[in-house]
Amino acid sequence: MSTIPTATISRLVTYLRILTSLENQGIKNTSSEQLAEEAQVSAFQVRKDLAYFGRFGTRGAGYTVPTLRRELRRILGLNRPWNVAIIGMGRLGQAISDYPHFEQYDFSLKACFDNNAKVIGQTMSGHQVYGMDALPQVVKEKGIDIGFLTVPQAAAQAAADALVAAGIKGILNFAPVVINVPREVHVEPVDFLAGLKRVSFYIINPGLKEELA
Amino acid sequence: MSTIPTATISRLVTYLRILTSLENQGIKNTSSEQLAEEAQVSAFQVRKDLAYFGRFGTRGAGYTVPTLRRELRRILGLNRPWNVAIIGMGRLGQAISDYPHFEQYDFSLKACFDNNAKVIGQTMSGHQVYGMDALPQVVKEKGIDIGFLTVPQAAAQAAADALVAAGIKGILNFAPVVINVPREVHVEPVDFLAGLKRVSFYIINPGLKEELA
DNA sequence: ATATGTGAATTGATTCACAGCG
DNA sequence: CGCTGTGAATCAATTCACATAT
Repeated sequence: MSTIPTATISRLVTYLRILTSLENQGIKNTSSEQLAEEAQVSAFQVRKDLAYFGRFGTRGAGYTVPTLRRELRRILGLNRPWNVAIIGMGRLGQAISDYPHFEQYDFSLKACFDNNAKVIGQTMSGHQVYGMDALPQVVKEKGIDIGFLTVPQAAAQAAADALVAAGIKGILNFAPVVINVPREVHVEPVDFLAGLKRVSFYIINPGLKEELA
Repeated sequence: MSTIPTATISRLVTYLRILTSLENQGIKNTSSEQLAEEAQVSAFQVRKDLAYFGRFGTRGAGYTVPTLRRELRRILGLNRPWNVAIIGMGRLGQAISDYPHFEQYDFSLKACFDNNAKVIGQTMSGHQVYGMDALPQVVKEKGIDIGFLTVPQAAAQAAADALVAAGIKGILNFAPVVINVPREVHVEPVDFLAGLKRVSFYIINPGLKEELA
Protein backbone atom coordinates (compact mmCIF):
# COMPACT_ATOMS: atom_id res chain seq x y z
CA MET A 1 0.00 0.00 0.00
CA SER A 2 1.42 3.34 -1.02
CA THR A 3 1.58 5.25 2.23
CA ILE A 4 0.19 8.76 1.84
CA PRO A 5 1.84 11.56 3.86
CA THR A 6 -0.49 13.24 6.34
CA ALA A 7 0.82 16.57 5.04
CA THR A 8 -0.58 15.60 1.63
CA ILE A 9 -4.10 15.39 3.09
CA SER A 10 -3.75 18.88 4.60
CA ARG A 11 -2.62 20.21 1.24
CA LEU A 12 -5.51 18.54 -0.61
CA VAL A 13 -7.86 20.49 1.66
CA THR A 14 -6.03 23.67 0.67
CA TYR A 15 -6.18 22.83 -3.06
CA LEU A 16 -9.91 22.19 -2.73
CA ARG A 17 -10.46 25.59 -1.14
CA ILE A 18 -8.50 27.27 -3.93
CA LEU A 19 -10.48 25.41 -6.59
CA THR A 20 -13.74 26.47 -4.95
CA SER A 21 -12.54 30.05 -5.01
CA LEU A 22 -11.53 29.77 -8.68
CA GLU A 23 -14.89 28.24 -9.55
CA ASN A 24 -16.71 31.07 -7.76
CA GLN A 25 -14.72 33.49 -9.91
CA GLY A 26 -15.87 31.65 -13.02
CA ILE A 27 -12.36 30.41 -13.85
CA LYS A 28 -12.55 27.15 -15.79
CA ASN A 29 -8.95 25.98 -16.07
CA THR A 30 -5.90 25.94 -13.86
CA SER A 31 -2.44 24.39 -13.55
CA SER A 32 -0.19 22.85 -10.93
CA GLU A 33 1.75 26.12 -11.15
CA GLN A 34 -1.25 28.25 -10.19
CA LEU A 35 -2.41 25.92 -7.42
CA ALA A 36 1.14 25.82 -6.09
CA GLU A 37 1.41 29.58 -5.96
CA GLU A 38 -1.85 30.03 -4.09
CA ALA A 39 -1.13 27.18 -1.68
CA GLN A 40 2.48 28.35 -1.24
CA VAL A 41 4.02 25.01 -2.12
CA SER A 42 5.96 23.81 -5.18
CA ALA A 43 4.28 22.70 -8.40
CA PHE A 44 6.08 19.33 -8.01
CA GLN A 45 4.37 18.96 -4.68
CA VAL A 46 0.92 19.62 -6.13
CA ARG A 47 1.38 17.05 -8.89
CA LYS A 48 2.84 14.45 -6.52
CA ASP A 49 0.01 14.97 -4.02
CA LEU A 50 -2.59 14.44 -6.74
CA ALA A 51 -0.70 11.45 -8.17
CA TYR A 52 -1.33 9.49 -4.97
CA PHE A 53 -4.98 9.35 -5.99
CA GLY A 54 -5.03 9.21 -9.77
CA ARG A 55 -4.66 11.28 -12.93
CA PHE A 56 -6.85 14.34 -13.06
CA GLY A 57 -5.20 16.64 -15.59
CA THR A 58 -4.57 16.90 -19.29
CA ARG A 59 -0.93 16.93 -20.37
CA GLY A 60 -0.05 20.15 -22.05
CA ALA A 61 -3.27 21.80 -20.86
CA GLY A 62 -3.57 21.56 -17.08
CA TYR A 63 -6.65 20.88 -14.97
CA THR A 64 -10.34 21.64 -15.42
CA VAL A 65 -11.46 23.46 -12.28
CA PRO A 66 -14.90 21.83 -11.74
CA THR A 67 -13.55 18.36 -12.52
CA LEU A 68 -10.60 18.54 -10.17
CA ARG A 69 -12.78 20.12 -7.49
CA ARG A 70 -15.28 17.29 -7.77
CA GLU A 71 -12.52 14.69 -7.59
CA LEU A 72 -10.96 16.28 -4.50
CA ARG A 73 -14.35 16.43 -2.79
CA ARG A 74 -14.78 12.73 -3.52
CA ILE A 75 -11.26 11.88 -2.28
CA LEU A 76 -11.81 13.79 0.94
CA GLY A 77 -15.23 12.24 1.50
CA LEU A 78 -17.09 15.53 1.13
CA ASN A 79 -19.56 14.21 -1.43
CA ARG A 80 -21.71 12.81 1.35
CA PRO A 81 -23.37 14.37 4.42
CA TRP A 82 -21.57 14.25 7.76
CA ASN A 83 -23.50 14.61 10.99
CA VAL A 84 -21.67 16.30 13.83
CA ALA A 85 -22.32 16.96 17.52
CA ILE A 86 -20.79 19.41 19.98
CA ILE A 87 -19.69 18.05 23.34
CA GLY A 88 -19.35 20.86 25.88
CA MET A 89 -21.52 23.96 25.55
CA GLY A 90 -19.23 26.47 27.23
CA ARG A 91 -18.09 29.61 25.44
CA LEU A 92 -16.33 27.74 22.66
CA GLY A 93 -19.10 25.18 22.12
CA GLN A 94 -21.65 27.98 21.90
CA ALA A 95 -19.52 29.97 19.47
CA ILE A 96 -19.25 26.93 17.21
CA SER A 97 -22.97 26.14 17.42
CA ASP A 98 -23.58 29.73 16.26
CA TYR A 99 -21.32 29.22 13.27
CA PRO A 100 -23.60 30.04 10.35
CA HIS A 101 -21.91 28.23 7.48
CA PHE A 102 -22.07 24.57 8.47
CA GLU A 103 -24.38 23.37 5.76
CA GLN A 104 -22.39 25.12 3.09
CA TYR A 105 -19.36 23.16 4.30
CA ASP A 106 -20.97 19.73 3.94
CA PHE A 107 -21.47 19.24 7.68
CA SER A 108 -24.71 19.23 9.62
CA LEU A 109 -24.86 20.01 13.34
CA LYS A 110 -27.32 17.49 14.77
CA ALA A 111 -26.96 17.69 18.56
CA CYS A 112 -25.30 19.49 21.50
CA PHE A 113 -24.28 17.89 24.79
CA ASP A 114 -23.21 19.14 28.21
CA ASN A 115 -23.08 17.69 31.71
CA ASN A 116 -24.23 20.90 33.44
CA ALA A 117 -27.78 20.43 34.74
CA LYS A 118 -28.41 24.17 34.28
CA VAL A 119 -28.18 24.01 30.49
CA ILE A 120 -29.51 20.48 29.80
CA GLY A 121 -32.90 20.74 28.13
CA GLN A 122 -32.35 24.38 27.18
CA THR A 123 -32.12 25.55 23.60
CA MET A 124 -28.85 27.17 22.50
CA SER A 125 -28.53 28.67 19.02
CA GLY A 126 -31.59 26.71 18.00
CA HIS A 127 -30.31 23.37 19.26
CA GLN A 128 -31.61 21.49 22.25
CA VAL A 129 -28.87 20.56 24.74
CA TYR A 130 -28.75 16.92 25.83
CA GLY A 131 -27.11 15.48 28.93
CA MET A 132 -24.07 13.26 28.47
CA ASP A 133 -26.12 10.24 29.51
CA ALA A 134 -28.17 10.64 26.33
CA LEU A 135 -25.04 10.41 24.17
CA PRO A 136 -25.23 6.71 23.13
CA GLN A 137 -28.88 6.91 22.14
CA VAL A 138 -28.72 10.29 20.35
CA VAL A 139 -25.54 9.35 18.45
CA LYS A 140 -27.27 6.21 17.24
CA GLU A 141 -30.63 7.78 16.43
CA LYS A 142 -29.24 10.82 14.62
CA GLY A 143 -26.39 8.97 12.96
CA ILE A 144 -23.71 11.25 14.35
CA ASP A 145 -20.29 10.59 12.83
CA ILE A 146 -18.02 13.29 14.27
CA GLY A 147 -17.80 14.96 17.69
CA PHE A 148 -16.44 18.42 18.47
CA LEU A 149 -14.77 18.08 21.85
CA THR A 150 -15.09 21.52 23.48
CA VAL A 151 -15.05 20.54 27.16
CA PRO A 152 -12.41 21.78 29.65
CA GLN A 153 -9.07 20.03 29.57
CA ALA A 154 -9.76 18.06 32.77
CA ALA A 155 -12.94 16.58 31.28
CA ALA A 156 -11.57 15.83 27.82
CA GLN A 157 -10.44 12.22 28.22
CA ALA A 158 -13.67 11.10 29.91
CA ALA A 159 -15.75 12.81 27.25
CA ALA A 160 -13.62 11.22 24.51
CA ASP A 161 -14.16 7.81 26.10
CA ALA A 162 -17.92 8.43 26.06
CA LEU A 163 -17.79 9.44 22.38
CA VAL A 164 -15.84 6.32 21.50
CA ALA A 165 -18.22 4.10 23.48
CA ALA A 166 -21.14 5.71 21.64
CA GLY A 167 -19.57 4.66 18.33
CA ILE A 168 -18.37 7.99 16.98
CA LYS A 169 -15.84 7.74 14.12
CA GLY A 170 -13.87 11.00 14.37
CA ILE A 171 -13.15 13.71 16.92
CA LEU A 172 -12.14 17.34 16.48
CA ASN A 173 -10.30 17.95 19.73
CA PHE A 174 -10.35 21.58 20.84
CA ALA A 175 -9.07 20.75 24.34
CA PRO A 176 -5.36 21.44 24.95
CA VAL A 177 -4.47 17.84 25.77
CA VAL A 178 -3.58 14.67 23.87
CA ILE A 179 -6.53 12.29 24.13
CA ASN A 180 -6.21 8.54 23.96
CA VAL A 181 -8.61 6.72 21.65
CA PRO A 182 -8.63 3.39 19.78
CA ARG A 183 -6.78 3.34 16.48
CA GLU A 184 -9.97 3.20 14.43
CA VAL A 185 -11.13 6.62 15.70
CA HIS A 186 -9.41 9.57 14.08
CA VAL A 187 -8.61 12.65 16.18
CA GLU A 188 -7.68 16.04 14.75
CA PRO A 189 -6.32 18.53 17.27
CA VAL A 190 -7.46 22.16 16.98
CA ASP A 191 -5.38 23.85 19.66
CA PHE A 192 -4.87 27.57 19.35
CA LEU A 193 -2.86 27.79 22.59
CA ALA A 194 -0.34 25.32 21.17
CA GLY A 195 -0.22 27.39 17.97
CA LEU A 196 0.40 30.50 20.02
CA LYS A 197 3.35 28.85 21.77
CA ARG A 198 4.82 27.77 18.46
CA VAL A 199 4.58 31.38 17.28
CA SER A 200 6.48 32.39 20.41
CA PHE A 201 9.24 29.90 19.61
CA TYR A 202 9.61 31.01 16.01
CA ILE A 203 9.67 34.69 16.95
CA ILE A 204 12.64 34.18 19.27
CA ASN A 205 14.31 31.79 16.79
CA PRO A 206 13.95 33.58 13.46
CA GLY A 207 16.89 31.63 12.01
CA LEU A 208 14.93 28.40 12.09
CA LYS A 209 12.46 29.38 9.41
CA GLU A 210 12.87 27.28 6.31
CA GLU A 211 13.67 29.18 3.14
CA LEU A 212 11.48 29.41 0.08
CA ALA A 213 12.54 30.13 -3.46
CA MET B 1 23.09 24.70 12.02
CA SER B 2 21.20 21.62 13.12
CA THR B 3 17.80 21.95 11.52
CA ILE B 4 15.01 21.28 14.01
CA PRO B 5 11.86 19.55 12.74
CA THR B 6 8.71 21.63 13.07
CA ALA B 7 7.03 18.55 14.54
CA THR B 8 9.59 18.72 17.35
CA ILE B 9 8.36 22.19 18.32
CA SER B 10 4.77 20.95 18.48
CA ARG B 11 5.86 18.09 20.70
CA LEU B 12 7.83 20.38 23.02
CA VAL B 13 4.59 22.28 23.60
CA THR B 14 2.93 18.99 24.52
CA TYR B 15 5.75 17.97 26.87
CA LEU B 16 5.51 21.35 28.58
CA ARG B 17 1.80 20.90 29.18
CA ILE B 18 2.39 17.45 30.63
CA LEU B 19 5.14 18.79 32.91
CA THR B 20 2.84 21.56 34.12
CA SER B 21 0.20 18.96 34.90
CA LEU B 22 2.73 16.79 36.75
CA GLU B 23 3.97 19.78 38.72
CA ASN B 24 0.38 20.69 39.69
CA GLN B 25 0.02 17.13 41.00
CA GLY B 26 3.13 17.61 43.11
CA ILE B 27 5.14 15.05 41.12
CA LYS B 28 8.85 15.88 41.28
CA ASN B 29 10.48 13.43 38.87
CA THR B 30 9.68 11.94 35.51
CA SER B 31 11.25 10.03 32.61
CA SER B 32 11.27 10.00 28.83
CA GLU B 33 9.09 6.89 29.19
CA GLN B 34 6.38 8.71 31.15
CA LEU B 35 6.43 11.80 28.94
CA ALA B 36 6.26 9.56 25.88
CA GLU B 37 3.23 7.70 27.17
CA GLU B 38 1.29 10.86 27.96
CA ALA B 39 2.25 12.55 24.68
CA GLN B 40 1.60 9.33 22.73
CA VAL B 41 5.00 9.25 21.08
CA SER B 42 8.04 7.00 21.57
CA ALA B 43 10.57 7.54 24.37
CA PHE B 44 13.27 7.78 21.66
CA GLN B 45 11.38 10.67 20.21
CA VAL B 46 11.18 12.53 23.51
CA ARG B 47 14.92 12.20 24.12
CA LYS B 48 15.81 13.17 20.55
CA ASP B 49 13.52 16.20 20.69
CA LEU B 50 15.14 17.40 23.92
CA ALA B 51 18.63 16.66 22.59
CA TYR B 52 18.24 19.36 19.93
CA PHE B 53 18.38 21.90 22.76
CA GLY B 54 20.71 20.45 25.37
CA ARG B 55 20.98 17.93 28.20
CA PHE B 56 18.30 18.25 30.81
CA GLY B 57 18.19 14.86 32.54
CA THR B 58 20.29 12.73 34.85
CA ARG B 59 21.40 9.37 33.48
CA GLY B 60 19.97 6.54 35.44
CA ALA B 61 17.50 8.85 37.17
CA GLY B 62 15.42 10.74 34.61
CA TYR B 63 14.25 14.36 34.67
CA THR B 64 13.36 16.76 37.48
CA VAL B 65 9.90 18.11 36.68
CA PRO B 66 10.34 21.81 37.65
CA THR B 67 13.76 22.00 36.00
CA LEU B 68 12.68 20.51 32.68
CA ARG B 69 9.53 22.62 32.75
CA ARG B 70 11.56 25.80 33.29
CA GLU B 71 13.93 24.83 30.46
CA LEU B 72 11.09 24.14 28.02
CA ARG B 73 9.45 27.45 28.89
CA ARG B 74 12.75 29.17 28.16
CA ILE B 75 13.24 27.28 24.88
CA LEU B 76 9.73 28.16 23.71
CA GLY B 77 10.13 31.81 24.70
CA LEU B 78 7.43 31.63 27.40
CA ASN B 79 9.60 33.15 30.12
CA ARG B 80 8.75 36.62 28.87
CA PRO B 81 5.46 38.48 28.32
CA TRP B 82 3.86 38.47 24.87
CA ASN B 83 1.38 41.15 23.88
CA VAL B 84 -1.38 40.09 21.51
CA ALA B 85 -4.16 41.80 19.58
CA ILE B 86 -7.31 40.47 17.94
CA ILE B 87 -8.04 41.58 14.37
CA GLY B 88 -11.71 41.04 13.55
CA MET B 89 -14.33 41.26 16.31
CA GLY B 90 -16.95 38.98 14.80
CA ARG B 91 -18.19 35.93 16.67
CA LEU B 92 -14.81 34.24 16.83
CA GLY B 93 -12.89 37.38 17.80
CA GLN B 94 -15.39 38.06 20.57
CA ALA B 95 -15.21 34.48 21.84
CA ILE B 96 -11.41 34.73 22.01
CA SER B 97 -11.49 38.12 23.72
CA ASP B 98 -13.74 36.51 26.37
CA TYR B 99 -11.25 33.73 26.92
CA PRO B 100 -10.50 34.01 30.63
CA HIS B 101 -7.14 32.32 30.92
CA PHE B 102 -4.83 34.47 28.84
CA GLU B 103 -2.62 35.78 31.63
CA GLN B 104 -2.14 32.31 33.03
CA TYR B 105 -0.83 31.30 29.62
CA ASP B 106 1.87 33.99 29.39
CA PHE B 107 -0.04 36.10 26.87
CA SER B 108 -1.67 39.46 27.43
CA LEU B 109 -4.51 40.76 25.22
CA LYS B 110 -3.72 44.43 24.65
CA ALA B 111 -6.05 45.57 21.86
CA CYS B 112 -8.95 44.63 19.57
CA PHE B 113 -9.48 45.87 16.01
CA ASP B 114 -12.29 45.84 13.49
CA ASN B 115 -13.19 47.82 10.38
CA ASN B 116 -16.94 47.98 11.12
CA ALA B 117 -17.87 51.54 12.12
CA LYS B 118 -20.67 50.15 14.29
CA VAL B 119 -18.26 48.50 16.75
CA ILE B 120 -15.27 50.88 16.61
CA GLY B 121 -15.01 52.78 19.87
CA GLN B 122 -17.26 50.31 21.69
CA THR B 123 -16.04 48.17 24.55
CA MET B 124 -16.19 44.39 24.04
CA SER B 125 -15.31 42.04 26.92
CA GLY B 126 -13.60 44.95 28.64
CA HIS B 127 -11.51 45.94 25.63
CA GLN B 128 -11.96 49.04 23.55
CA VAL B 129 -12.25 48.29 19.81
CA TYR B 130 -10.00 50.30 17.50
CA GLY B 131 -10.41 50.90 13.79
CA MET B 132 -7.93 49.30 11.43
CA ASP B 133 -6.44 52.72 10.68
CA ALA B 134 -5.22 52.87 14.28
CA LEU B 135 -3.27 49.62 13.86
CA PRO B 136 0.23 51.03 13.20
CA GLN B 137 0.09 53.43 16.13
CA VAL B 138 -1.49 51.04 18.65
CA VAL B 139 0.84 48.17 17.73
CA LYS B 140 3.79 50.47 18.32
CA GLU B 141 2.52 52.10 21.51
CA LYS B 142 1.37 48.90 23.19
CA GLY B 143 4.26 46.80 21.94
CA ILE B 144 2.03 44.20 20.30
CA ASP B 145 3.97 41.16 19.09
CA ILE B 146 1.33 38.74 17.84
CA GLY B 147 -1.98 39.17 15.99
CA PHE B 148 -4.99 36.85 16.05
CA LEU B 149 -6.43 37.04 12.57
CA THR B 150 -10.18 36.40 13.00
CA VAL B 151 -11.57 38.29 10.00
CA PRO B 152 -13.62 36.65 7.21
CA GLN B 153 -11.68 34.76 4.57
CA ALA B 154 -12.09 37.49 1.95
CA ALA B 155 -10.54 40.09 4.27
CA ALA B 156 -7.68 37.93 5.56
CA GLN B 157 -4.87 38.85 3.15
CA ALA B 158 -5.47 42.61 3.43
CA ALA B 159 -5.59 42.40 7.21
CA ALA B 160 -2.40 40.31 7.24
CA ASP B 161 -0.70 42.94 5.06
CA ALA B 162 -1.74 45.61 7.54
CA LEU B 163 -0.36 43.58 10.45
CA VAL B 164 2.95 43.07 8.67
CA ALA B 165 3.17 46.78 7.78
CA ALA B 166 2.53 47.62 11.44
CA GLY B 167 5.55 45.52 12.40
CA ILE B 168 3.89 42.50 13.98
CA LYS B 169 6.15 39.45 14.41
CA GLY B 170 3.72 36.52 14.41
CA ILE B 171 0.17 35.74 13.29
CA LEU B 172 -2.29 33.13 14.49
CA ASN B 173 -4.41 32.70 11.36
CA PHE B 174 -7.96 31.54 12.10
CA ALA B 175 -9.14 32.32 8.56
CA PRO B 176 -9.49 29.31 6.23
CA VAL B 177 -6.99 30.58 3.68
CA VAL B 178 -3.22 30.52 3.19
CA ILE B 179 -1.93 34.05 3.78
CA ASN B 180 1.20 35.42 2.18
CA VAL B 181 3.64 37.22 4.47
CA PRO B 182 7.38 37.98 4.44
CA ARG B 183 9.65 35.20 5.64
CA GLU B 184 10.47 36.96 8.90
CA VAL B 185 6.84 36.87 10.08
CA HIS B 186 5.70 33.51 11.41
CA VAL B 187 2.15 32.32 10.70
CA GLU B 188 0.44 29.47 12.53
CA PRO B 189 -2.81 28.28 10.98
CA VAL B 190 -5.71 27.42 13.33
CA ASP B 191 -8.29 26.10 10.91
CA PHE B 192 -11.00 23.89 12.33
CA LEU B 193 -12.76 23.50 8.97
CA ALA B 194 -9.58 22.04 7.51
CA GLY B 195 -9.32 19.71 10.51
CA LEU B 196 -12.91 18.64 9.96
CA LYS B 197 -12.19 17.75 6.34
CA ARG B 198 -9.14 15.74 7.36
CA VAL B 199 -11.36 13.81 9.78
CA SER B 200 -13.71 13.12 6.88
CA PHE B 201 -10.85 11.72 4.80
CA TYR B 202 -9.54 9.46 7.56
CA ILE B 203 -13.03 8.13 8.35
CA ILE B 204 -13.53 6.95 4.76
CA ASN B 205 -9.91 5.70 4.55
CA PRO B 206 -9.43 3.81 7.81
CA GLY B 207 -6.59 1.76 6.33
CA LEU B 208 -4.36 4.81 6.07
CA LYS B 209 -3.93 5.28 9.81
CA GLU B 210 -0.36 4.56 10.84
CA GLU B 211 0.06 1.72 13.31
CA LEU B 212 1.32 2.08 16.84
CA ALA B 213 2.97 -0.58 18.97
C1' DA C 1 21.04 -1.15 37.79
C1' DT C 2 18.94 2.27 35.25
C1' DA C 3 17.63 5.78 32.13
C1' DT C 4 19.78 9.50 29.38
C1' DG C 5 22.11 11.13 25.20
C1' DT C 6 23.65 10.30 20.49
C1' DG C 7 25.83 8.52 16.16
C1' DA C 8 24.22 5.16 12.66
C1' DA C 9 20.59 2.95 10.22
C1' DT C 10 16.22 3.14 8.54
C1' DT C 11 12.16 4.95 7.08
C1' DG C 12 9.52 8.62 5.05
C1' DA C 13 8.75 12.93 2.34
C1' DT C 14 10.14 16.17 -1.00
C1' DT C 15 12.59 17.54 -5.01
C1' DC C 16 14.19 16.68 -9.36
C1' DA C 17 14.50 15.49 -14.25
C1' DC C 18 12.41 13.86 -17.86
C1' DA C 19 9.30 10.53 -20.12
C1' DG C 20 4.59 10.57 -21.80
C1' DC C 21 0.59 12.52 -23.74
C1' DG C 22 -2.40 15.81 -25.71
C1' DC D 1 5.41 22.73 -27.71
C1' DG D 2 3.52 22.66 -22.86
C1' DC D 3 2.24 20.73 -18.79
C1' DT D 4 1.17 16.53 -16.44
C1' DG D 5 2.63 12.30 -14.28
C1' DT D 6 6.29 9.50 -12.18
C1' DG D 7 10.55 6.78 -11.12
C1' DA D 8 15.06 8.10 -9.18
C1' DA D 9 17.70 10.91 -6.20
C1' DT D 10 18.01 13.83 -2.47
C1' DC D 11 16.81 15.52 1.79
C1' DA D 12 14.56 15.18 6.31
C1' DA D 13 12.70 12.74 10.29
C1' DT D 14 12.30 8.87 13.10
C1' DT D 15 13.93 4.69 15.09
C1' DC D 16 17.40 1.98 16.90
C1' DA D 17 21.29 0.29 19.63
C1' DC D 18 24.42 1.17 22.78
C1' DA D 19 27.92 4.01 24.99
C1' DT D 20 27.76 6.96 28.98
C1' DA D 21 26.92 8.83 33.35
C1' DT D 22 25.05 8.45 38.06
